[in-house]
Amino acid sequence: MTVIFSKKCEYGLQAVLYLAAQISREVIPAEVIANKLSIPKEFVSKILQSLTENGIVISQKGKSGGFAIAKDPKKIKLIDIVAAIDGLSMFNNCVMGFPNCNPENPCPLHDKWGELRSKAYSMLTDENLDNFREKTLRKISNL
Amino acid sequence: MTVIFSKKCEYGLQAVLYLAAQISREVIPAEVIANKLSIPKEFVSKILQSLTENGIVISQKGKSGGFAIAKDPKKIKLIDIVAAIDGLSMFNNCVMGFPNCNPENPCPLHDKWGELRSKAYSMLTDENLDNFREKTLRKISNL
DNA sequence: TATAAATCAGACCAAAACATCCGGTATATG
DNA sequence: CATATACCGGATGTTTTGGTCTGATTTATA
Ligand code: FES
Ligand code: FES
Repeated sequence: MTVIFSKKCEYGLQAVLYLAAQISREVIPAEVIANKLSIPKEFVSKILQSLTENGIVISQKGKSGGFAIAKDPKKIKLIDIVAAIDGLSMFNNCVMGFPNCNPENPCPLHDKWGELRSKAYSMLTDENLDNFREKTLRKISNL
Repeated sequence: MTVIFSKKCEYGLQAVLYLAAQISREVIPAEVIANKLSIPKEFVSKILQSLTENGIVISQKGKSGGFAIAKDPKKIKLIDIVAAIDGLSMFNNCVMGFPNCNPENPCPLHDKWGELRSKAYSMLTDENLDNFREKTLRKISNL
């Protein structure tokens, strides 16, 4: 049922978006995040743990611990999260699975797909997480 | 490693494209198709079997049997194969996995993604398999 | 008519994706 | 200092996807 990203990546995007939309930078426990987003708590916890290694989120252990965004949301883009979780191979491979996707050896969809994937790439790089605050809150609020 | 379609769907697209590119309508055994495309023989065989049920390919059993395109390639579009194998849910769901993807309840990427997915849909519907013959043969020849 | 070569159905196996659990450790707070 | 609560690492379990195998049946052709 996933569209183009793995579930791990989808949840990661949602969770980071949620953290970046907070006004305060106080840490939020995985359980709260999971409840707000209606996604599995243990799973999102693991995903956020892995994202601490990429410097996207920070964690605080112990009582009243949790996760928070690691730096100014203006400095984070969606592509950073995708790169950290799913990697960027989808932006290099043939949409029909043929090997060796490049302009010298195009499949019938190569040109059209090339345009689309570069627009998809732009979609993930043009704006930073700060630009998404309002829309994120609105989406999550009536979830 | 898959981009947007499952492996099953990727192989299905490749195989049908290959069959549609043939000049003659004589059946070709799964093994030959698999060798040409360098994909697993048993797997592509299963996939083509399932596509016979959708009227996209026909099969002939017994000695010198195999698979062939079922109707005029002008009448088949890539979307038909995608619909038969992966279904069309990717054209209705949120790119970030949020529930309830619609204009009244958009996530931060909804508008941009909406445009992209409708272009992706066009990519699969605008042209028919006859339009792809040459390019398919060229791609497969230097595989 | 015998045989070889193919699809077909369904069981089976393997790997990856998705998800949970547990025991350890850190730490805020009383 | 004790305790409750949270991350963390790693093992484990479950489900889906990817892929193979076997035996039955079909059928062109020698
Ligand atoms: S070869 Fe198919 S998209 Fe590039
Ligand atoms: S709600 Fe996210 S793409 Fe529509």
